[in-house]
Amino acid sequence: MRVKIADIAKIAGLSTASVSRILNDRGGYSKATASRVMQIADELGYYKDRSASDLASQSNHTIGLIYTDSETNFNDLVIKGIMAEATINKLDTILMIAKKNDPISLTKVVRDMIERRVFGLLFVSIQPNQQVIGMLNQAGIFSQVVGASTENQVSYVSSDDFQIGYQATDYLIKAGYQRIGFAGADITNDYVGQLRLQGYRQALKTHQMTFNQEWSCEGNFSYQSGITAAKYYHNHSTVDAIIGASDETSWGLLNGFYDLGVLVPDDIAIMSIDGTELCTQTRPQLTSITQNFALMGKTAVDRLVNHADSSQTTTTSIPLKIEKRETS
Amino acid sequence: MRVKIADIAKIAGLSTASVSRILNDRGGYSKATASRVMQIADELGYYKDRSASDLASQSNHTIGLIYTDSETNFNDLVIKGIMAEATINKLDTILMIAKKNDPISLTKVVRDMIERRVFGLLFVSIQPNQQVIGMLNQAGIFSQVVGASTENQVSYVSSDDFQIGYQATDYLIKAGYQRIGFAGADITNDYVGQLRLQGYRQALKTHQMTFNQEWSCEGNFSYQSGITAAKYYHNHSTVDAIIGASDETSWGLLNGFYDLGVLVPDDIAIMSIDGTELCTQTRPQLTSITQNFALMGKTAVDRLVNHADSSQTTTTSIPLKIEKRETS
DNA sequence: CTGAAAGCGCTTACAG
DNA sequence: CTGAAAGCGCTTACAG
Repeated sequence: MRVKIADIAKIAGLSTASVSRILNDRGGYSKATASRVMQIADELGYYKDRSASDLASQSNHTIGLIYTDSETNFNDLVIKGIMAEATINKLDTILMIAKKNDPISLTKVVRDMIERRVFGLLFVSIQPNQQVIGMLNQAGIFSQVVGASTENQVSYVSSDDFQIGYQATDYLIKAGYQRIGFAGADITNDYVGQLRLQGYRQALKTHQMTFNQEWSCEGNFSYQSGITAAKYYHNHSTVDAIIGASDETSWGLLNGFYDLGVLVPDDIAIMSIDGTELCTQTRPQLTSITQNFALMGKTAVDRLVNHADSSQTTTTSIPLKIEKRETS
Repeated sequence: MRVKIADIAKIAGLSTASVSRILNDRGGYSKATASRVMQIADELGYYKDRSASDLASQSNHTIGLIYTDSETNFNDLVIKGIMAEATINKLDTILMIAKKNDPISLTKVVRDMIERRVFGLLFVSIQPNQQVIGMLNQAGIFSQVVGASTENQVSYVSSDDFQIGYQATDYLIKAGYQRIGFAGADITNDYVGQLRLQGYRQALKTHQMTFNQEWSCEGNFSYQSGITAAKYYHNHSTVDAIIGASDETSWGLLNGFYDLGVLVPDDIAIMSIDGTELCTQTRPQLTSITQNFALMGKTAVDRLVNHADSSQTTTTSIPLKIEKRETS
């Protein structure tokens, strides 16, 4: 039998109520009995039963985190930011993984989180669909997307994805490049990809350049998309610089060009989107427009803790910066 | 108010007992009432309260997974393997992260898992210390280390780490290399590093080679360890091949040598340990001794499900294979 | 096929 | 400073 409060109470000659108060530091008891109780709990190897205590207190201090085994690698940074801030706020975190592009898996995971009555829910690099958003609203659980803009009716904290496209392009143009490719983003299905493309095209327009359809090469933000795009540009296009949709994609571009004997940045420049550590681990190192993922995580938790009205949906933009390295 | 079983029962004109049975598919009721109840539950947006049901049924079907923001990147594969097999066994999974080399953080996380009364606990790329093992035994929670050998009193499923060192070395010797380095492993603190070093030295001995202290360059399995090691070998040693302690380390070696103008594999060969996708993403691609991480995850879950006696500690070795690519 | 009742291990007004 | 008692939302023998 696992030891429970009643066991401690019996030994200490107290009521379970008192033991509970002491164990939870609720105050209103003598130091002496408190330390005696603590010691007994220790000797017996007592561990609170969370199910029982959550149920009795009708409260929950854990925040749920859903992410996906995605093609990009920034998850870790966001998650670290979230966990650090959660700890500060005395919240626990449980993570669950939903399979990419698998609504059934997502629904299952969200249902699980609802059943656990989490205090709040964070989606990292995965977009909740309308069904899931409906479930969450009905269950009264405040949720947020972190690390990506979204067009759905959920709060989110992310970079300004339009600005990412715009600033990356603007930077390359000002550096003297004339024909700028945009590679590896999912434009047909992904809102983030669409926003970045819009930013990219707007920057072109601002600088009196006309967009050429051949400059764009779609993908899914993956390393493989970069490999594929490198071949594409080698055969079909004449860009002198390319914006990679993610660090992974840019890495793929780099290796793809290497395999084809194309020199970066001499033959062609690359500008990466994300700016994770990966950018310093490639040769040459990737110039990037860098997102502050840790801050996104922190901000998301803060909003969760302070959200006054869960029915309001909020959006927050986290600042960007450009880091020049060796590929442009 | 969240909707509960009582609400459904009232509307359906049934007892909560019956509703519970229907919702949990326990049998013993008419199809007709069942579907009526299901529909009501649906309309009301009912979600089971896990705390209540776990408490009442004195059971738990979730397995806990503790991992760490580590230097190596195979976690994902192990975790995927675990989750796939967990799903098959109708188990849920919750993940939590413990900070690397931070016993306080580990204790906190393990305590949390115990409080949640998980069905079993898996440690991925993190070693539980004696204190934590004691806690778990006391709480009666069966736990396992997956992905690493351990000298502590816990069950584990991993590759045979001695064999990893042995086979990697043996392979290089048979390929004609004479002076073989061993780089990036943590030998002073890490049991896995020690085992692999032993295997390496044994292979040397078997082939009548005498180990030279200068051939070994310690690290912590990280990318940075590889960078550092490359400089070390460049200055102090004359090896013609190096075993990298992890894919990350081997990548660091590759880039470190690149920065120094040393050619791989012409000047020096590299053999990586792990064999994750990273090996195909470097230029040149990394030859590796490859671990089957997904199988480790699967096996760990199976052992959890079938463990007859939680007081017995078991160890399981997962097969290895060598994959020749371009660095040796 | 269905219900009344006890119980899971805790917490929390309330009363003293 | 402490206890008796009710209750959190479920599940499960037991009886019918």
